[in-house]
Amino acid sequence: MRDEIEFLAGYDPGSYPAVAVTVDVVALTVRDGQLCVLLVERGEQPFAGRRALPGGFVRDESLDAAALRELAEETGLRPGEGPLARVHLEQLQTYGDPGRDPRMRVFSVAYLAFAPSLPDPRAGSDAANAYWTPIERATGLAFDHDAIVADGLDRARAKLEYTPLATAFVGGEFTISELRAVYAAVWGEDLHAGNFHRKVLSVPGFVESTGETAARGGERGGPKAKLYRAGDAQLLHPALLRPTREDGVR
Amino acid sequence: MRDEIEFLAGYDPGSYPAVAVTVDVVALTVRDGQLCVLLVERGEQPFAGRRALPGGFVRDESLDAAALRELAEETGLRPGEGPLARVHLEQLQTYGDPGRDPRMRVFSVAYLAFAPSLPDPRAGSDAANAYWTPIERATGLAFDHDAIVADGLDRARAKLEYTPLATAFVGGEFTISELRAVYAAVWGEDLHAGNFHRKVLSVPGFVESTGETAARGGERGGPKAKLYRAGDAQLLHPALLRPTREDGVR
DNA sequence: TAAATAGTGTCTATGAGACACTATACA
DNA sequence: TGTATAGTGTCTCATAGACACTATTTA
Repeated sequence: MRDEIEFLAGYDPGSYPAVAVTVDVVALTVRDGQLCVLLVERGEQPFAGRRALPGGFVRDESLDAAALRELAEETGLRPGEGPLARVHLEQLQTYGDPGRDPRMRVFSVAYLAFAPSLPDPRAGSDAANAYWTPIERATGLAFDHDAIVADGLDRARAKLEYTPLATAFVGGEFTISELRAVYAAVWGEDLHAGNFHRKVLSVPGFVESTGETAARGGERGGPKAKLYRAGDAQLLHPALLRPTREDGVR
Repeated sequence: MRDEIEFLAGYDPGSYPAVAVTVDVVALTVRDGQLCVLLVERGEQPFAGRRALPGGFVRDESLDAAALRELAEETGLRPGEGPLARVHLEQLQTYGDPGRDPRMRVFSVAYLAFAPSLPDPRAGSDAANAYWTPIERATGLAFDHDAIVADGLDRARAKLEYTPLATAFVGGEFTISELRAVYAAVWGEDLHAGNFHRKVLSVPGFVESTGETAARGGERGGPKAKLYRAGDAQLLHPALLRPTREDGVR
């Protein structure tokens, strides 16, 4: 902050170019085996009619609080309650290139959210123009939001490897198969059922048994699966590494 | 950006509380086997006389460019040339809690830099109040900079595991021992020389041989080591995992 | 000559992944 | 009754780490 001298001496609210700070949220969920992202339709210029990430200006609140507030507004749910109580929110990155917003200098602090399958926001009134979109169809977004979604997807894929955050995509109780479906949806590739099962149970603190069993078996047959809930691990050790990433990534 | 309607309708430069965006850089280097961070001494209130991270207001430039500019100014070096040509810069996180700066709302985009051992900035004129400090003595900093340094250290430690960025701390040509010294300094623990040696050479693209041999052996004896330069890998596979982290980190 | 270091050899324990197999439940 | 799934057993290969050892260089 070595520019403070000049800053304090010459400060005048009108003399500096106005800057704004927003949060934009890359909210991910898995619906019907597909990884989906929450998008809103823009009504105003610029980019009117285009889809964009939900977001808005930061008020007198922390950045984390602003992200949670925006997510709650766009899903029509109440922060900290019900489905949103299990949401994982983390800061992704800040985007601030000059010209990324044609009106003025806007810095956007992007957040990444992992949510269990939420009710469709169309049902709500305030969030009527928000909806879940399969991530591969989330292209052509307003501003630089295509790049933000891509960065969020990269982060999400990596985080599933070494953290237990896949459990944030499922309900409070889940089967190993449901957890495997999350990995398959986020990574975009199937995993070997038997090896995945053994692996998940072998990682200390990843999941813990509830002692219960699912009420029904699989939709097309198969035994009733045991139920688990998230364990107390913050990191997976050893990690679940993605199978088909190119070695070395040159 | 759903608040744009109200934003555009009611916008008046003076009517909104002023916000500012700065970059602060956690610049790390290894000097004499110690991990050091670049700090500056503040001359102005608030926190006058306290140490802080180098940083300043973002101008009409990208965030990355602002971080590189600040780093160049505080080290007295020219961006993109000489020692700074090998610096690795990446965005760390953005800090924006209300009240983190007592004067106004300031959002700070923190950056993390890995630099080879640089000349002491005291020598320069413009950067006379900047100096490298062993990271364990970098406490009691201004603002929330203690927390930023801690977050940067966590990130740096993790990045050495799965990226070849340790090579950003050494010169263009280096021995395996020098690379091991970087790991030891950043992780704060010694590594087994023989196993480290074999491991580094076994990871595809981590380092490549120059064919040359160091001019001298070790300071206290030992054969002349072969020289290597950074390879073309972007990720280490398999990764070099830290030995003594607690399993699971509950 | 003593001590420290570069680099290699070898052994063991662990984990990833392939494959096979059973038991169970749904249509 | 056929088929899909839950969960387990087993084998192989790659890797981490412990330990030992030789060769080389400096003080």
